[in-house]
Amino acid sequence: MKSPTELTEAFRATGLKVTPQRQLLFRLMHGNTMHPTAEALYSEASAQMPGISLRTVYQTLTDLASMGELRLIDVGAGAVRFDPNVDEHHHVICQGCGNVRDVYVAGSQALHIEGLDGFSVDSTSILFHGSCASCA
Amino acid sequence: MKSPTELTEAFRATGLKVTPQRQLLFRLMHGNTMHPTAEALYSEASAQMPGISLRTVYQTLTDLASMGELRLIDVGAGAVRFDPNVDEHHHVICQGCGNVRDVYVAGSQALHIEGLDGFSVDSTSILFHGSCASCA
DNA sequence: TGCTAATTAGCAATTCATGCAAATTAGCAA
DNA sequence: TTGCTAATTTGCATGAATTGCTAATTAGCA
Repeated sequence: MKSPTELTEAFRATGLKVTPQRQLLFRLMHGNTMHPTAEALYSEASAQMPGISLRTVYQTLTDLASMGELRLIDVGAGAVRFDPNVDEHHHVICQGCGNVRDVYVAGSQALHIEGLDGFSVDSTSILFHGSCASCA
Repeated sequence: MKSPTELTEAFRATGLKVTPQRQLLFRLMHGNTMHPTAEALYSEASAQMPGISLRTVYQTLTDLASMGELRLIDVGAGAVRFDPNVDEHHHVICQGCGNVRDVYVAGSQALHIEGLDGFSVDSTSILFHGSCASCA
């Protein structure tokens, strides 16, 4: 994800407005490695801006996602999570604490797939389930 | 997933009852490669047994899943899908029609992961997104 | 045939997310 | 600086998927 300053420019350039709510969310997501859900981010945002609505959080996150600044990740645990890391990477999830971490997988492009005739693959998501050091 | 007959034995052996509803669902899921959602299976089941409840479908599916006879797969499209194929395999999903197919991935065990200190991996799910032959 | 624990059905409740409309406001132009 | 207007924010209603709960039913055994 771009920096808050760059996002501000990018938004204005597209005719989108840069509100205090959006600026706050830019800052909260930039460099964030927690893979927060909308609700989690809403809590953090509310601490700094009481009265901000959950609806706005959802709105801004999906806007950022459709601009390609965020990736949506679904670890099958109810709520979708948001990841400002848009590099080619994958995720590990700890069954214990539910924490999600980014991982870089060597050779994932070279996976050889059997059994698809005529199917063309656009993207691949790999999810590793297991236990983190503290939960093991 | 075991055959309906084998499941009947397995259920009785565990003290679980084999009701007509369960037998129907055993039959509908056995060898099913459609990756149906609970709702989809409920439709099929209702055709053969009017009055069966969606609640029972969910119940039986999650029972089978916790017995290891079914795998739950979440392709991030709202509803969870159920897969009677419990072999080591992965999935492709067509963004066009939403159909899900099983794929066997050569070398998926050998994926080299960077960046996890102390994390132990129990299982891996790979999801390929793309377009099937008819949707391309 | 009868007993009893397991199961079913159906409705309420919950969670996550989106639709909608009125009030507000950012950003531009004068 | 002021005013205009379209974009945005809110908050509430709505929707989809799933689980909780409980009374009525039933499978499986003695």
